Amino acid sequence: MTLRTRFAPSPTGFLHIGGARTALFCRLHTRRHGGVFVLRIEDTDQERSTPEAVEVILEGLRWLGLDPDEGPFFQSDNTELYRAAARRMVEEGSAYPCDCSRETLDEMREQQRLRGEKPRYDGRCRNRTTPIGDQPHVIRFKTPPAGETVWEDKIQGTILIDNAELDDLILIRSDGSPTYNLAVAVDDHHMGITLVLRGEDHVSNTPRQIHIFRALGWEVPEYAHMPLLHGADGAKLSKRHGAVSVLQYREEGFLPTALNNYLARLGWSHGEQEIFTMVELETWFDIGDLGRSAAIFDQNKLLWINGHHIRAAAPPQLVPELARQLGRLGIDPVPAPERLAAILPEFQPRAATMVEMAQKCRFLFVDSVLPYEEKAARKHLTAAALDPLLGLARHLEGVADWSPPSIEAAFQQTLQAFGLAMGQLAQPLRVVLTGSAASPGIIETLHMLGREQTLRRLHEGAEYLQQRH
RNA sequence: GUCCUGUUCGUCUAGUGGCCUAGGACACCGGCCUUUCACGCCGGUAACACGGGUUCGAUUCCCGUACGGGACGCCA
Repeated sequence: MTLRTRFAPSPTGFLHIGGARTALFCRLHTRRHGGVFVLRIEDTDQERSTPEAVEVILEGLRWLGLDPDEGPFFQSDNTELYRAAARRMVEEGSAYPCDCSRETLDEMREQQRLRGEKPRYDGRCRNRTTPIGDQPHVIRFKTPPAGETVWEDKIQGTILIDNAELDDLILIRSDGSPTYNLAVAVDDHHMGITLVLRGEDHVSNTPRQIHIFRALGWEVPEYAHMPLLHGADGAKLSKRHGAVSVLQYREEGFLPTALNNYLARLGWSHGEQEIFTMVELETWFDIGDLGRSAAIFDQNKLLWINGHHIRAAAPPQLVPELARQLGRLGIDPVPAPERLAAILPEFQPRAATMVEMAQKCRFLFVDSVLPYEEKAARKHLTAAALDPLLGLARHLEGVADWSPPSIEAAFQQTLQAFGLAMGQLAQPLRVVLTGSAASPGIIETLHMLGREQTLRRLHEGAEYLQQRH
Protein backbone atom coordinates (compact mmCIF):
# COMPACT_ATOMS: atom_id res chain seq x y z
CA MET A 1 0.00 0.00 0.00
CA THR A 2 1.43 3.37 -0.93
CA LEU A 3 1.99 5.93 1.75
CA ARG A 4 -0.55 8.73 1.90
CA THR A 5 -0.19 11.63 4.33
CA ARG A 6 -2.12 14.81 4.71
CA PHE A 7 -1.58 18.31 5.98
CA ALA A 8 -4.84 19.56 7.50
CA PRO A 9 -4.82 23.21 8.55
CA SER A 10 -7.89 25.04 9.71
CA PRO A 11 -8.47 28.31 7.86
CA THR A 12 -8.87 30.51 10.90
CA GLY A 13 -5.80 32.66 10.25
CA PHE A 14 -2.44 32.74 8.49
CA LEU A 15 -0.12 29.78 8.00
CA HIS A 16 2.36 30.14 10.80
CA ILE A 17 5.82 28.78 11.13
CA GLY A 18 4.74 25.76 13.18
CA GLY A 19 2.13 24.79 10.62
CA ALA A 20 4.67 25.25 7.88
CA ARG A 21 7.00 22.83 9.63
CA THR A 22 4.24 20.23 9.88
CA ALA A 23 3.51 20.63 6.18
CA LEU A 24 7.20 20.40 5.37
CA PHE A 25 7.68 17.21 7.37
CA CYS A 26 4.63 15.62 5.75
CA ARG A 27 5.90 16.55 2.33
CA LEU A 28 9.48 15.43 2.92
CA HIS A 29 8.56 12.16 4.53
CA THR A 30 6.06 11.41 1.79
CA ARG A 31 8.53 12.21 -0.99
CA ARG A 32 11.21 10.15 0.63
CA HIS A 33 8.95 7.12 0.57
CA GLY A 34 7.34 7.76 -2.78
CA GLY A 35 3.91 8.50 -1.35
CA VAL A 36 1.15 11.03 -1.89
CA PHE A 37 0.84 14.31 0.00
CA VAL A 38 -2.73 15.50 0.43
CA LEU A 39 -3.91 18.95 1.52
CA ARG A 40 -7.18 19.15 3.37
CA ILE A 41 -8.73 22.34 4.65
CA GLU A 42 -10.50 21.72 7.96
CA ASP A 43 -13.22 24.30 7.86
CA THR A 44 -15.88 22.68 9.99
CA ASP A 45 -15.86 25.69 12.29
CA GLN A 46 -18.15 27.91 10.27
CA GLU A 47 -17.81 30.74 12.75
CA ARG A 48 -14.08 31.20 12.39
CA SER A 49 -13.16 29.84 8.97
CA THR A 50 -12.70 32.38 6.20
CA PRO A 51 -11.94 32.18 2.47
CA GLU A 52 -9.23 34.80 2.96
CA ALA A 53 -7.42 32.50 5.38
CA VAL A 54 -7.63 29.66 2.85
CA GLU A 55 -6.02 31.90 0.25
CA VAL A 56 -3.24 32.96 2.60
CA ILE A 57 -2.48 29.37 3.59
CA LEU A 58 -2.32 28.28 -0.03
CA GLU A 59 -0.05 31.20 -0.86
CA GLY A 60 2.23 30.35 2.05
CA LEU A 61 2.52 26.73 0.93
CA ARG A 62 3.11 27.80 -2.64
CA TRP A 63 5.88 30.16 -1.60
CA LEU A 64 7.59 27.40 0.35
CA GLY A 65 7.25 25.05 -2.59
CA LEU A 66 5.06 22.67 -0.61
CA ASP A 67 2.22 22.31 -3.06
CA PRO A 68 0.18 19.16 -2.43
CA ASP A 69 -0.05 16.18 -4.77
CA GLU A 70 -3.81 16.11 -4.14
CA GLY A 71 -6.20 18.75 -2.94
CA PRO A 72 -6.97 21.11 -1.48
CA PHE A 73 -10.07 19.32 -0.33
CA PHE A 74 -12.58 21.10 1.88
CA GLN A 75 -14.38 19.46 4.74
CA SER A 76 -17.30 21.77 4.16
CA ASP A 77 -17.89 19.77 0.96
CA ASN A 78 -18.24 16.53 2.89
CA THR A 79 -20.87 17.40 5.46
CA GLU A 80 -23.23 14.69 4.26
CA LEU A 81 -20.51 12.07 4.63
CA TYR A 82 -20.00 12.98 8.28
CA ARG A 83 -23.72 13.02 9.03
CA ALA A 84 -24.15 9.62 7.45
CA ALA A 85 -21.31 8.23 9.57
CA ALA A 86 -22.92 9.67 12.71
CA ARG A 87 -26.32 8.32 11.76
CA ARG A 88 -24.86 4.90 11.29
CA MET A 89 -23.20 5.01 14.66
CA VAL A 90 -26.46 5.99 16.33
CA GLU A 91 -28.24 3.13 14.57
CA GLU A 92 -25.54 0.69 15.55
CA GLY A 93 -25.50 1.89 19.14
CA SER A 94 -22.05 3.47 19.25
CA ALA A 95 -23.42 7.00 19.44
CA TYR A 96 -26.46 8.67 20.99
CA PRO A 97 -28.34 11.95 21.08
CA CYS A 98 -27.83 14.32 24.03
CA ASP A 99 -29.77 17.44 24.88
CA CYS A 100 -27.75 18.72 27.82
CA SER A 101 -27.50 22.49 27.63
CA ARG A 102 -24.24 24.40 27.55
CA GLU A 103 -25.10 25.77 30.97
CA THR A 104 -25.52 22.27 32.36
CA LEU A 105 -22.18 21.27 30.89
CA ASP A 106 -20.40 24.36 32.20
CA GLU A 107 -21.71 23.71 35.65
CA MET A 108 -20.74 20.06 35.45
CA ARG A 109 -17.18 20.92 34.54
CA GLU A 110 -16.99 23.57 37.22
CA GLN A 111 -18.06 21.09 39.89
CA GLN A 112 -15.55 18.53 38.66
CA ARG A 113 -12.76 21.04 38.71
CA LEU A 114 -13.64 21.96 42.26
CA ARG A 115 -13.43 18.31 43.23
CA GLY A 116 -10.04 18.06 41.56
CA GLU A 117 -11.30 15.79 38.82
CA LYS A 118 -10.62 15.98 35.12
CA PRO A 119 -13.44 18.02 33.56
CA ARG A 120 -15.50 15.72 31.37
CA TYR A 121 -19.02 14.90 30.26
CA ASP A 122 -20.56 12.46 32.75
CA GLY A 123 -22.60 10.55 30.17
CA ARG A 124 -25.96 11.26 31.71
CA CYS A 125 -27.81 10.99 28.36
CA ARG A 126 -26.16 7.72 27.47
CA ASN A 127 -28.90 5.47 28.73
CA ARG A 128 -31.88 7.78 28.67
CA THR A 129 -35.14 6.07 27.82
CA THR A 130 -37.29 9.08 26.96
CA PRO A 131 -36.94 10.11 23.31
CA ILE A 132 -35.54 13.57 22.55
CA GLY A 133 -37.85 14.29 19.63
CA ASP A 134 -37.48 17.70 18.01
CA GLN A 135 -35.51 19.19 20.89
CA PRO A 136 -32.17 20.70 19.84
CA HIS A 137 -29.54 18.09 20.55
CA VAL A 138 -26.07 16.92 19.72
CA ILE A 139 -24.84 13.43 18.83
CA ARG A 140 -22.25 12.01 21.20
CA PHE A 141 -19.91 9.10 20.75
CA LYS A 142 -20.33 6.24 23.19
CA THR A 143 -16.76 5.83 24.39
CA PRO A 144 -15.86 2.35 25.65
CA PRO A 145 -15.97 2.77 29.43
CA ALA A 146 -13.21 0.32 30.19
CA GLY A 147 -10.06 -1.03 28.64
CA GLU A 148 -7.26 0.91 27.12
CA THR A 149 -6.33 2.27 23.74
CA VAL A 150 -2.80 1.82 22.57
CA TRP A 151 -0.93 2.67 19.41
CA GLU A 152 2.61 2.47 18.17
CA ASP A 153 3.42 6.09 17.45
CA LYS A 154 6.08 6.39 14.73
CA ILE A 155 7.78 9.19 16.62
CA GLN A 156 6.74 8.91 20.24
CA GLY A 157 6.83 5.14 20.57
CA THR A 158 4.09 3.19 22.35
CA ILE A 159 1.37 5.39 23.79
CA LEU A 160 -1.25 3.88 26.04
CA ILE A 161 -4.34 5.72 27.21
CA ASP A 162 -6.87 4.39 29.69
CA ASN A 163 -10.33 4.63 28.15
CA ALA A 164 -11.66 5.74 31.52
CA GLU A 165 -9.80 9.01 30.90
CA LEU A 166 -11.99 9.75 27.91
CA ASP A 167 -15.52 11.09 27.90
CA ASP A 168 -18.29 10.94 25.34
CA LEU A 169 -17.22 13.50 22.78
CA ILE A 170 -19.63 15.36 20.55
CA LEU A 171 -19.77 14.13 16.96
CA ILE A 172 -22.50 16.35 15.56
CA ARG A 173 -23.27 19.82 16.93
CA SER A 174 -26.80 20.97 17.62
CA ASP A 175 -26.76 22.86 14.31
CA GLY A 176 -26.07 19.60 12.49
CA SER A 177 -22.41 20.32 11.65
CA PRO A 178 -19.69 17.78 12.41
CA THR A 179 -16.94 18.34 14.96
CA TYR A 180 -13.24 17.97 14.37
CA ASN A 181 -12.74 14.41 15.62
CA LEU A 182 -15.56 12.99 13.52
CA ALA A 183 -14.60 14.87 10.37
CA VAL A 184 -10.95 13.89 10.71
CA ALA A 185 -11.68 10.20 11.14
CA VAL A 186 -14.17 10.10 8.28
CA ASP A 187 -11.87 12.00 5.93
CA ASP A 188 -8.74 10.12 6.84
CA HIS A 189 -10.62 6.96 6.00
CA HIS A 190 -12.20 8.16 2.77
CA MET A 191 -9.02 9.78 1.53
CA GLY A 192 -7.09 6.59 2.18
CA ILE A 193 -4.66 8.27 4.56
CA THR A 194 -2.17 5.68 5.83
CA LEU A 195 -0.06 7.91 8.07
CA VAL A 196 -1.37 10.76 10.18
CA LEU A 197 1.57 13.07 10.84
CA ARG A 198 0.72 16.03 13.02
CA GLY A 199 1.77 18.04 16.06
CA GLU A 200 2.12 16.53 19.48
CA ASP A 201 -0.80 18.65 20.64
CA HIS A 202 -3.05 16.10 18.92
CA VAL A 203 -1.94 13.11 20.97
CA SER A 204 -4.99 13.34 23.17
CA ASN A 205 -7.31 13.27 20.17
CA THR A 206 -5.82 10.10 18.81
CA PRO A 207 -7.59 7.56 21.05
CA ARG A 208 -10.91 9.25 20.27
CA GLN A 209 -10.28 9.01 16.56
CA ILE A 210 -9.16 5.40 16.88
CA HIS A 211 -12.44 4.64 18.65
CA ILE A 212 -14.43 6.19 15.84
CA PHE A 213 -12.50 4.19 13.26
CA ARG A 214 -13.25 1.00 15.15
CA ALA A 215 -16.91 1.81 15.67
CA LEU A 216 -17.23 2.27 11.92
CA GLY A 217 -15.28 -0.90 11.23
CA TRP A 218 -12.48 0.92 9.41
CA GLU A 219 -8.79 0.21 9.39
CA VAL A 220 -6.91 2.54 11.71
CA PRO A 221 -4.06 4.51 10.07
CA GLU A 222 -0.61 4.85 11.56
CA TYR A 223 0.12 7.88 13.68
CA ALA A 224 3.18 10.03 14.19
CA HIS A 225 3.13 13.01 16.53
CA MET A 226 5.94 15.45 16.06
CA PRO A 227 7.32 17.66 18.81
CA LEU A 228 6.06 21.21 18.81
CA LEU A 229 7.91 24.41 18.04
CA HIS A 230 8.32 26.73 20.97
CA GLY A 231 8.89 30.46 21.21
CA ALA A 232 11.83 31.98 23.07
CA ASP A 233 9.80 31.71 26.29
CA GLY A 234 9.55 27.93 25.91
CA ALA A 235 5.82 27.87 25.28
CA LYS A 236 4.06 26.44 22.26
CA LEU A 237 4.05 28.70 19.24
CA SER A 238 0.55 29.52 18.08
CA LYS A 239 -1.32 32.17 16.17
CA ARG A 240 -2.07 33.97 19.39
CA HIS A 241 1.38 33.41 20.78
CA GLY A 242 4.45 34.68 18.99
CA ALA A 243 4.12 32.87 15.70
CA VAL A 244 4.13 35.02 12.62
CA SER A 245 2.89 34.22 9.17
CA VAL A 246 5.35 32.45 6.90
CA LEU A 247 4.66 35.19 4.38
CA GLN A 248 6.11 37.62 6.88
CA TYR A 249 9.43 35.82 6.41
CA ARG A 250 9.21 36.50 2.71
CA GLU A 251 8.73 40.19 3.46
CA GLU A 252 11.74 40.13 5.72
CA GLY A 253 13.91 38.79 2.93
CA PHE A 254 14.21 35.11 3.74
CA LEU A 255 14.49 32.56 0.96
CA PRO A 256 11.98 29.69 1.02
CA THR A 257 14.76 27.14 0.65
CA ALA A 258 16.51 28.62 3.69
CA LEU A 259 13.36 28.57 5.78
CA ASN A 260 12.72 24.94 4.81
CA ASN A 261 16.33 24.07 5.57
CA TYR A 262 16.13 25.66 8.99
CA LEU A 263 12.75 24.17 9.86
CA ALA A 264 13.94 20.71 8.86
CA ARG A 265 16.96 20.98 11.16
CA LEU A 266 14.69 21.72 14.10
CA GLY A 267 14.27 18.26 15.51
CA TRP A 268 16.12 16.44 12.77
CA SER A 269 19.72 16.07 11.73
CA HIS A 270 21.78 14.24 9.14
CA GLY A 271 25.34 13.66 10.27
CA GLU A 272 27.06 16.98 10.77
CA GLN A 273 25.51 18.65 7.75
CA GLU A 274 23.72 21.95 8.31
CA ILE A 275 22.95 23.17 4.82
CA PHE A 276 20.52 21.18 2.70
CA THR A 277 18.85 21.64 -0.65
CA MET A 278 15.21 20.58 -1.01
CA VAL A 279 16.33 17.56 -3.04
CA GLU A 280 18.69 16.47 -0.28
CA LEU A 281 15.95 16.84 2.29
CA GLU A 282 13.57 14.82 0.16
CA THR A 283 16.04 11.99 -0.16
CA TRP A 284 17.19 11.85 3.47
CA PHE A 285 14.42 13.09 5.70
CA ASP A 286 12.57 10.47 7.71
CA ILE A 287 10.29 10.98 10.68
CA GLY A 288 11.93 7.96 12.27
CA ASP A 289 15.01 10.15 12.81
CA LEU A 290 13.11 12.92 14.56
CA GLY A 291 13.91 13.88 18.13
CA ARG A 292 11.19 13.79 20.74
CA SER A 293 11.55 17.13 22.46
CA ALA A 294 10.26 20.53 21.46
CA ALA A 295 12.62 22.98 19.82
CA ILE A 296 12.96 26.70 20.28
CA PHE A 297 12.96 28.89 17.21
CA ASP A 298 16.31 30.67 16.85
CA GLN A 299 16.31 33.67 14.55
CA ASN A 300 20.11 33.89 14.55
CA LYS A 301 20.60 30.48 13.06
CA LEU A 302 17.91 31.14 10.48
CA LEU A 303 19.80 34.29 9.47
CA TRP A 304 23.01 32.35 9.09
CA ILE A 305 21.35 29.66 6.98
CA ASN A 306 19.62 32.29 4.89
CA GLY A 307 22.93 34.02 4.22
CA HIS A 308 24.33 30.69 3.17
CA HIS A 309 21.54 30.08 0.69
CA ILE A 310 21.91 33.60 -0.66
CA ARG A 311 25.62 33.01 -1.26
CA ALA A 312 24.99 29.64 -2.86
CA ALA A 313 22.32 30.90 -5.26
CA ALA A 314 22.99 31.68 -8.89
CA PRO A 315 22.48 35.45 -9.35
CA PRO A 316 19.54 35.17 -11.76
CA GLN A 317 17.62 33.21 -9.12
CA LEU A 318 17.81 36.15 -6.77
CA VAL A 319 16.94 38.86 -9.27
CA PRO A 320 13.14 38.85 -8.83
CA GLU A 321 13.36 39.03 -5.06
CA LEU A 322 16.03 41.75 -5.11
CA ALA A 323 13.91 43.74 -7.53
CA ARG A 324 10.90 43.36 -5.27
CA GLN A 325 12.79 44.46 -2.20
CA LEU A 326 14.29 47.46 -4.03
CA GLY A 327 10.79 48.42 -5.04
CA ARG A 328 9.75 48.33 -1.42
CA LEU A 329 12.59 50.75 -0.68
CA GLY A 330 11.13 53.19 -3.16
CA ILE A 331 13.49 52.54 -6.07
CA ASP A 332 11.43 53.39 -9.15
CA PRO A 333 11.82 52.23 -11.81
CA VAL A 334 13.37 48.99 -10.66
CA PRO A 335 16.67 48.32 -12.49
CA ALA A 336 16.77 45.86 -15.36
CA PRO A 337 17.27 42.16 -14.50
CA GLU A 338 20.62 42.06 -16.32
CA ARG A 339 21.89 44.96 -14.27
CA LEU A 340 20.82 43.30 -11.03
CA ALA A 341 22.30 39.96 -12.02
CA ALA A 342 25.59 41.73 -12.75
CA ILE A 343 25.88 43.40 -9.36
CA LEU A 344 24.50 40.52 -7.29
CA PRO A 345 27.80 38.62 -6.83
CA GLU A 346 29.27 41.63 -5.03
CA PHE A 347 26.41 41.69 -2.54
CA GLN A 348 25.71 37.99 -2.01
CA PRO A 349 28.48 37.55 0.58
CA ARG A 350 27.40 40.70 2.36
CA ALA A 351 23.75 40.09 3.13
CA ALA A 352 21.95 37.72 5.46
CA THR A 353 18.56 38.65 4.02
CA MET A 354 17.28 40.07 0.75
CA VAL A 355 16.08 43.12 2.65
CA GLU A 356 19.60 43.73 3.84
CA MET A 357 20.90 43.23 0.33
CA ALA A 358 18.49 45.78 -1.10
CA GLN A 359 19.56 48.28 1.53
CA LYS A 360 23.23 47.69 0.76
CA CYS A 361 22.97 48.11 -2.99
CA ARG A 362 20.44 50.90 -2.89
CA PHE A 363 23.17 53.53 -3.37
CA LEU A 364 23.66 52.32 -6.94
CA PHE A 365 20.15 53.28 -7.93
CA VAL A 366 19.58 56.68 -6.40
CA ASP A 367 20.44 60.13 -7.77
CA SER A 368 22.42 61.24 -4.77
CA VAL A 369 23.66 59.63 -1.59
CA LEU A 370 23.47 62.89 0.37
CA PRO A 371 23.20 63.22 3.26
CA TYR A 372 26.18 61.01 4.09
CA GLU A 373 26.13 58.83 7.16
CA GLU A 374 27.18 61.17 9.90
CA LYS A 375 29.77 58.99 11.55
CA ALA A 376 31.36 57.99 8.27
CA ALA A 377 31.54 61.60 7.05
CA ARG A 378 33.08 62.82 10.29
CA LYS A 379 35.77 60.20 10.21
CA HIS A 380 36.72 60.14 6.55
CA LEU A 381 35.68 63.43 4.97
CA THR A 382 38.39 65.61 6.49
CA ALA A 383 39.89 68.65 4.84
CA ALA A 384 42.82 66.50 3.71
CA ALA A 385 40.52 64.44 1.53
CA LEU A 386 39.56 67.24 -0.83
CA ASP A 387 42.59 67.43 -3.09
CA PRO A 388 43.06 63.68 -3.53
CA LEU A 389 39.39 63.30 -4.46
CA LEU A 390 39.67 66.06 -7.04
CA GLY A 391 42.89 64.52 -8.27
CA LEU A 392 41.20 61.16 -8.65
CA ALA A 393 38.38 62.80 -10.57
CA ARG A 394 40.91 64.21 -13.05
CA HIS A 395 42.57 60.83 -13.53
CA LEU A 396 39.23 59.13 -13.90
CA GLU A 397 38.08 61.58 -16.55
CA GLY A 398 40.87 60.25 -18.72
CA VAL A 399 39.67 56.67 -18.41
CA ALA A 400 37.95 55.72 -21.59
CA ASP A 401 36.69 52.15 -21.22
CA TRP A 402 35.73 52.14 -17.51
CA SER A 403 37.02 48.64 -17.03
CA PRO A 404 38.23 47.54 -13.62
CA PRO A 405 41.92 47.49 -14.71
CA SER A 406 41.65 51.02 -16.11
CA ILE A 407 39.91 52.26 -13.00
CA GLU A 408 42.52 50.59 -10.87
CA ALA A 409 45.30 52.27 -12.85
CA ALA A 410 43.75 55.70 -12.38
CA PHE A 411 43.35 54.96 -8.71
CA GLN A 412 47.02 53.95 -8.34
CA GLN A 413 48.22 57.02 -10.19
CA THR A 414 46.29 59.22 -7.79
CA LEU A 415 47.75 57.36 -4.83
CA GLN A 416 51.26 57.96 -6.12
CA ALA A 417 50.65 61.59 -7.00
CA PHE A 418 49.53 62.35 -3.46
CA GLY A 419 51.72 59.81 -1.67
CA LEU A 420 48.76 58.11 -0.04
CA ALA A 421 48.07 54.59 1.17
CA MET A 422 45.10 52.73 -0.26
CA GLY A 423 42.80 53.31 2.66
CA GLN A 424 43.48 57.03 2.80
CA LEU A 425 41.85 57.49 -0.55
CA ALA A 426 39.46 54.55 -0.59
CA GLN A 427 37.55 55.49 2.53
CA PRO A 428 36.73 59.13 1.71
CA LEU A 429 35.88 57.95 -1.79
CA ARG A 430 33.59 55.27 -0.45
CA VAL A 431 31.67 57.74 1.66
CA VAL A 432 31.26 60.12 -1.23
CA LEU A 433 30.10 57.37 -3.58
CA THR A 434 27.93 55.28 -1.29
CA GLY A 435 27.16 57.52 1.64
CA SER A 436 28.64 55.00 4.03
CA ALA A 437 31.98 53.61 5.13
CA ALA A 438 31.14 50.06 4.11
CA SER A 439 30.66 48.75 0.60
CA PRO A 440 32.02 46.15 -1.81
CA GLY A 441 35.63 46.55 -2.99
CA ILE A 442 36.31 50.12 -4.04
CA ILE A 443 37.28 49.33 -7.63
CA GLU A 444 34.20 47.13 -8.00
CA THR A 445 32.10 49.89 -6.51
CA LEU A 446 33.30 52.41 -9.07
CA HIS A 447 32.81 49.90 -11.81
CA MET A 448 29.24 49.11 -10.77
CA LEU A 449 28.35 52.76 -10.29
CA GLY A 450 29.48 53.77 -13.74
CA ARG A 451 31.55 56.64 -15.00
CA GLU A 452 28.89 59.31 -14.99
CA GLN A 453 27.59 58.70 -11.46
CA THR A 454 31.10 58.28 -10.08
CA LEU A 455 32.32 61.60 -11.41
CA ARG A 456 29.13 63.31 -10.39
CA ARG A 457 29.38 62.07 -6.82
CA LEU A 458 33.07 62.94 -6.72
CA HIS A 459 32.26 66.56 -7.51
CA GLU A 460 29.29 66.51 -5.19
CA GLY A 461 31.65 65.33 -2.45
CA ALA A 462 34.19 68.02 -3.28
CA GLU A 463 31.51 70.64 -2.94
CA TYR A 464 30.49 69.23 0.40
CA LEU A 465 34.12 69.35 1.58
CA GLN A 466 34.62 72.93 0.44
CA GLN A 467 31.57 74.06 2.34
CA ARG A 468 32.47 72.16 5.45
CA HIS A 469 36.13 73.09 5.71
C1' G B 1 -6.12 19.33 39.51
C1' U B 2 -6.10 14.83 36.11
C1' C B 3 -3.94 12.35 31.92
C1' C B 4 0.05 12.28 28.16
C1' U B 5 4.98 13.67 27.42
C1' G B 6 9.98 15.79 27.46
C1' U B 7 14.97 17.00 29.95
C1' U B 8 23.19 16.79 26.50
C1' C B 9 26.78 23.81 25.84
C1' G B 10 22.46 30.28 25.75
C1' U B 11 20.01 27.79 21.05
C1' C B 12 19.65 23.48 17.29
C1' U B 13 21.78 18.83 17.72
C1' A B 14 25.54 13.97 17.64
C1' G B 15 25.62 10.20 21.00
C1' U B 16 21.70 3.95 21.70
C1' G B 17 26.89 0.53 28.07
C1' G B 18 33.31 1.10 27.44
C1' C B 19 35.67 4.66 20.96
C1' C B 20 33.19 10.61 25.62
C1' U B 21 38.97 13.94 29.65
C1' A B 22 31.02 14.28 25.41
C1' G B 23 31.51 15.72 18.74
C1' G B 24 29.31 19.47 15.17
C1' A B 25 26.50 24.08 14.06
C1' C B 26 24.50 29.11 15.36
C1' A B 27 25.50 32.99 18.77
C1' C B 28 29.60 35.02 21.70
C1' C B 29 35.08 36.12 22.47
C1' G B 30 40.13 36.20 20.35
C1' G B 31 43.31 35.93 15.87
C1' C B 32 44.40 35.62 10.45
C1' C B 33 43.06 37.53 5.56
C1' U B 34 42.08 42.80 4.07
C1' U B 35 41.24 49.53 1.02
C1' U B 36 36.02 49.38 4.34
C1' C B 37 32.09 45.87 5.37
C1' A B 38 31.23 41.06 4.65
C1' C B 39 32.74 36.15 3.13
C1' G B 40 36.50 32.62 4.33
C1' C B 41 40.14 30.37 7.63
C1' C B 42 42.28 29.28 12.66
C1' G B 43 41.51 29.14 17.96
C1' G B 44 38.62 29.80 22.70
C1' U B 45 34.54 29.95 26.53
C1' A B 46 30.36 26.76 27.25
C1' A B 47 26.28 21.02 28.46
C1' C B 48 24.96 15.00 30.00
C1' A B 49 18.58 18.45 35.57
C1' C B 50 18.92 15.81 40.53
C1' G B 51 18.75 11.24 43.60
C1' G B 52 18.65 6.15 43.85
C1' G B 53 19.40 1.50 41.59
C1' U B 54 21.24 -2.44 37.52
C1' U B 55 26.37 -3.30 35.83
C1' C B 56 33.27 -4.55 36.15
C1' G B 57 31.65 0.12 33.80
C1' A B 58 26.48 4.62 32.77
C1' U B 59 25.11 10.58 28.84
C1' U B 60 23.30 5.85 27.24
C1' C B 61 18.98 0.78 30.92
C1' C B 62 15.19 0.95 35.38
C1' C B 63 12.68 3.73 39.44
C1' G B 64 11.76 8.26 41.85
C1' U B 65 12.13 13.73 42.40
C1' A B 66 12.40 18.47 40.24
C1' C B 67 11.46 21.50 36.33
C1' G B 68 9.30 22.21 31.30
C1' G B 69 5.61 21.28 27.53
C1' G B 70 0.87 19.41 25.67
C1' A B 71 -4.28 18.01 26.39
C1' C B 72 -8.73 18.25 29.23
C1' G B 73 -14.65 22.94 24.11
C1' C B 74 -21.22 22.15 20.50
C1' C B 75 -11.98 25.06 18.39
C1' A B 76 -9.03 22.58 15.28
